[in-house]
Amino acid sequence: MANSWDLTPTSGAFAATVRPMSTPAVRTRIAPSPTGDPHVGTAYIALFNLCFARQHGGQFILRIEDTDQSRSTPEYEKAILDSLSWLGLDWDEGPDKGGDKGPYRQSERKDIYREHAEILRKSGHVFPCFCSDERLSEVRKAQTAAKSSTKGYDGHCLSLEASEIESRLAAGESHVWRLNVPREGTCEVLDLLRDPISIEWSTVDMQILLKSDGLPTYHFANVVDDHLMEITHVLRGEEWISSAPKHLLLYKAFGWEPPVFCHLPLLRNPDGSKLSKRKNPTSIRYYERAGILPEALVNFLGRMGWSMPGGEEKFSCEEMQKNFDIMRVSLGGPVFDVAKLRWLNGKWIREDLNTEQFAERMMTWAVNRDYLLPIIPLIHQRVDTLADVVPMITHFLSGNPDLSEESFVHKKITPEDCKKVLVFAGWRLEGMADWSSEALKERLSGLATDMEMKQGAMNIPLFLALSGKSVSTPLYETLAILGPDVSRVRLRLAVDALGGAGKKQLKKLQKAYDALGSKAE
RNA sequence: GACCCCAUCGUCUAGUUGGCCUAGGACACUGGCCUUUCACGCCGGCGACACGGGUUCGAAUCCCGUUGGGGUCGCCA
Repeated sequence: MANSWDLTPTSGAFAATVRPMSTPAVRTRIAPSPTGDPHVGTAYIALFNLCFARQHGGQFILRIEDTDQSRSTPEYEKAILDSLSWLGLDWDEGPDKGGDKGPYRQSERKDIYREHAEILRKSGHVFPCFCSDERLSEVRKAQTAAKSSTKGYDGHCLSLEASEIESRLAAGESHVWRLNVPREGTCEVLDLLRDPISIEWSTVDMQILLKSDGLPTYHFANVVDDHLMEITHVLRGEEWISSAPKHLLLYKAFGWEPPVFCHLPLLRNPDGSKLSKRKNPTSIRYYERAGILPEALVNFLGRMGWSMPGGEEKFSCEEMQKNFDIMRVSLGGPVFDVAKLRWLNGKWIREDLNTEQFAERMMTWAVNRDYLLPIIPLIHQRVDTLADVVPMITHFLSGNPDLSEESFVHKKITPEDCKKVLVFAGWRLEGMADWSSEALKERLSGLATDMEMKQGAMNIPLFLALSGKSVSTPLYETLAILGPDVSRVRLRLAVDALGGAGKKQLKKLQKAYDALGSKAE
């Protein structure tokens, strides 16, 4: 029986390319999680889903995956919607647009998940697990120590007596629901772009489907929603391949036909690892602030892993949709090369903007009332003529400052301390959802005292990092206006200018940082 | 470490039914032209089929192995 998992989805690879008229129209989706700044990787996956859907005359849906209550915020959700809109990646159905398959926000679908969990409970595909965090981490530790090839949940609660389960549930004991994964046989995952992938069930974890807060995890909500929203093709990042068996198992358990899967290569840092904000700016808003045109960014993302049949470098989103062919996706992970993005952006500026449009773009980008208004109070009392303004605010209108080690030579602080301040400040600013000047002040003001350093000295490297000058507009307001994306990148660039911080040094700094006894996160 | 994915210039890629590939284009780098400067633009240069076995008359293209890179192994997605 364990071997009888016939999980062959649809009719194979041709289903996507030659979908007969009788089958439902193509429906794809992007399902971002509002737990951070809008990521270029989200835009990249969204673009391919959009092009694929449009190419087949189908719909593209936006769904918010906010089941992680502790990290999801409405601000991030708005930022993601705004950024995708800015890029022109428009969706047909979504939390803001509505549609007849809603709601499109997972936190508003709790009842749906509960009902579906009940179905699986009755069919025995899920089981309650009462294990504590402590026990789980011990199991994990033991597995690591034993160099066990299989890691993950050991199936402890699977062997509980029915009567015991009933009484513990009745007593209201905290528990989660796990997926009952077979321990034998293999699962075959079909992918539009590669040969069938065989994965042993024994290597698949008994995934938690329903958390103790009653909310589903990604794996569960995702399958239920994709089915209910009639998603026909799932184009997602390669990182999901290893959890595809769980998803397939869920479709099987519900008796549903799974969508066609297509795992796209992951965007990479210059060193080849998965694109991450530690090593590369990843926020869409950063690129917007850096003066990248939305059409150029979309064009560039379209060049990642895909090429026009005619080999064109520059093309619009419409042209991409018209010429899109999923089979032209190449599987090697593309490096997000900012230098090439710049060139492409320049090409769009030179070739597609006339003088008037260029001026308009400058105005919508930064030379406008809304952008200038919060900046004026910072320089108002310091200027004698209007002509004094621009030199004082260039850091709000230019790219990142050009810094070298010499930039940090100052009588009030040594370059080594500069680096320390920059790294520590970066850590203090991590994970801040509220990026107002007040919140920033609260976070940063204690740092100088903690480091037994004068505020004046501490500000020098920060000013340098943010503006390229050791004297600049007030710190917290400057950070607030620059925003988290630009600010973080500039702090990192400044550390790099100081020779960067290697693993060893970071470890040492971390130790010193922890010793501050601060309210670090 | 286990499992899985991937593999053409430093980077993005063309090449997809094996011969038209002495491997094409673009970014970056570089030489020159244009030009009052710089940039743009134009012309040129540098530069890759990871390695080893097969299959074949013939392989970047197919198969196997090795190596390398990446991903996953959370009550995150």
